[in-house]
Amino acid sequence: MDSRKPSAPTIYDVAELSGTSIATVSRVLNSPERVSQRSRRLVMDAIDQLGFVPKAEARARVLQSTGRIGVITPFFTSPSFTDRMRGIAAALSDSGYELVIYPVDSLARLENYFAKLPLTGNLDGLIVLSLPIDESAAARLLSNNLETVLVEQQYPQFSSILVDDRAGGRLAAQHLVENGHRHCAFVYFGESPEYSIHPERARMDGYREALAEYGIDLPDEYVKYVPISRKGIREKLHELLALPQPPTAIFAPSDDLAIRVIHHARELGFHTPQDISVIGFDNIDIAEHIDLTTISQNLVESGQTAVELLLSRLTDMGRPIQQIRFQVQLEKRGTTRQIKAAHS
Amino acid sequence: MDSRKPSAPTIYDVAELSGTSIATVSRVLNSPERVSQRSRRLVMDAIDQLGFVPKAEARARVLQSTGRIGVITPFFTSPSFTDRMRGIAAALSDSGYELVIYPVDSLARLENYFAKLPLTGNLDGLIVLSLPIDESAAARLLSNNLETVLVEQQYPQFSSILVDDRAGGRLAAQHLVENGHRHCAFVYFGESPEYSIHPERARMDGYREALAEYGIDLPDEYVKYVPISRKGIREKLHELLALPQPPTAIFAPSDDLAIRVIHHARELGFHTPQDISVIGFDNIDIAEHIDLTTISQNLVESGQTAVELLLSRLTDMGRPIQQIRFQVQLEKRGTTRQIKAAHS
DNA sequence: CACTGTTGTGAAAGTGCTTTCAAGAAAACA
DNA sequence: TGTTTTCTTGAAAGCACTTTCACAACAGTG
Repeated sequence: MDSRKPSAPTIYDVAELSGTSIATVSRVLNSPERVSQRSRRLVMDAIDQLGFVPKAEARARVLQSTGRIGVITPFFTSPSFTDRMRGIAAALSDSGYELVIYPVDSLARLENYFAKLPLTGNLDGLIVLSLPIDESAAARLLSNNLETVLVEQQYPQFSSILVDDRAGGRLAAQHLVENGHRHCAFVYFGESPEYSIHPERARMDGYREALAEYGIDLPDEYVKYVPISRKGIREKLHELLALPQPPTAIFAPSDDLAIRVIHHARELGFHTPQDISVIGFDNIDIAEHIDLTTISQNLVESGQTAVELLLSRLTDMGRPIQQIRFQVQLEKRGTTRQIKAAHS
Repeated sequence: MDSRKPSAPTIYDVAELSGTSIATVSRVLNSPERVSQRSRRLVMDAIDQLGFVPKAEARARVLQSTGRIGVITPFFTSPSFTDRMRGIAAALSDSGYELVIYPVDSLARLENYFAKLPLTGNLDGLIVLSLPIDESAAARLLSNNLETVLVEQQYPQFSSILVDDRAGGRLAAQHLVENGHRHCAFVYFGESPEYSIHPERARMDGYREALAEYGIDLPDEYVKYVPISRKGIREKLHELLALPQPPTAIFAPSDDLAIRVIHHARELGFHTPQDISVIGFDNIDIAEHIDLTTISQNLVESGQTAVELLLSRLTDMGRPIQQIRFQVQLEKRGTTRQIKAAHS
């Protein structure tokens, strides 16, 4: 009889081969202590012989749990998402949960996810990374009991991980001023998509606020938005550096941008840190390797924490929801330097 | 009666409300043309009213298809994986398939995935990124009909995307030599994990080969492996640059590494490209922004192609498997420059 | 007006597993 | 040895759908 079943063995095959029932097989798999030594051995042998593995789908339906958690994230566009994702993946690795990614590249896509995901029931939990959630989405998540953790976003009924963007902006300003800078600019990506969250706003506010406390103004001509494309940034930087009184330092609210600023400034003849100091935000992986001074927001850890928050609620529904605010800290490295204060 | 069902509505609820049977509801969803105008309207109204969405799990089991494709990838450690992932995510976005990620951080994890994934049946297809696949894994994938595409790896019965690493190494060498360099070094990460694939080997071979064709030797002291950690790289670079005849150019088989090399060389007093030319490999996203000369391996496109290969086989099992070899090309940018040939 | 050909439909089987239930076997007790 | 308690175990009932099958209803022919 060499008519092998082409498809994977089922619990029925195991039951038959072991001479027991499917109930016993299921028990061996899920609560072995409730099965006699003998049956257990019989079943295990059959399982090994057949190479049986329970089908996840079938299991999921009965158990009302899929063993899968989803992450809705802006399309991998910025390295900071990757870093956060690393934290998430790491935390999930040993939990037995699978990681499903829903990349968002438009508002329509985001809304579609929010509309469908809670209902299709193939997720045990959801993490929403740096994307806005509106009332109807929240209502749907809630009414379908899809446990959710928000990152960089707050909503009353959900746990969330928040970043102290304003404090980060303040730190940047303080660092610069304490190093003698009096002419501090701010440069940001102006085209970030409508559907995503805009932390640069708060980062700038903190920056401006702290500068003000030192009696330093952040004039309009020191605030430049740059297009994501390669061309535009150069022009904007040129505008900035060609001012009668060019800034001696630039705060870019993301490392990604800071790296470009440094590069293009150099092409314009402004070397970092000799001619201009640059400080970024995020402390992405590569920042250390290129010695970029930045504000660390503990990306990896925040991803891990998001997962922990989610899992704790999943295993123990009684847990209260939490808002965790991550502190930011200055990573002083080589792209900022002390200058002698020009005046004051 | 305000006892609302707390859980999501099922097809039975829709059938009841619409006064039809579950079979009709199912048909409206899956082959609407086979249902009369009238029934369709009835059912649709009920669906809208209840906010019904079919449970994916239940559907999956009956349909023998999960709508999910998995990607086994080395833990997001190198930016090149992220870029490739972007291509994958983009290609998948409009296909209706979900993207499940299986990050690998040890050999044990990899083996575990290969052992379980084909069997749990919750994947329609699999993409294996830059990870080695052994015979037993291949056999299991094959016998369980899990359609698989390999990237940076080859195996007779699977489609695969290959990168011409050797040609890339050759290109790097040619570019350097044509710009007058006669003293060309090679620096690589020495600690890359056992479980992953090592394309730097082929990149070096191509490099050496092309150099040889110009009559240039790649002596042992010009080949340095550097540890991933920050400290070590500096030492190794120092060894290299302190040689009686230091190299005038360095080929680093990944952009990630090239960036570090540039940074640390600068700290050692060697500026790029004035004092030393550096060429990377991969053409990761950020390479353009920091003006890194590199060998492009079309990461994003290769990810897309992998998905296309997979989907085409999924929709039409008759399609033959394919090995697609991606061409590499030189991206000439600012970290390499022409020097006057010292001799010859 | 009887007869075949379409459509539209519900009943029911199947999907692979978990879990409840009740009964039979074994162990523990009197 | 008779009775109670504790283990084990298989039968069967879900879980939420898709799909086959066969029957009804209707239109279209001769």
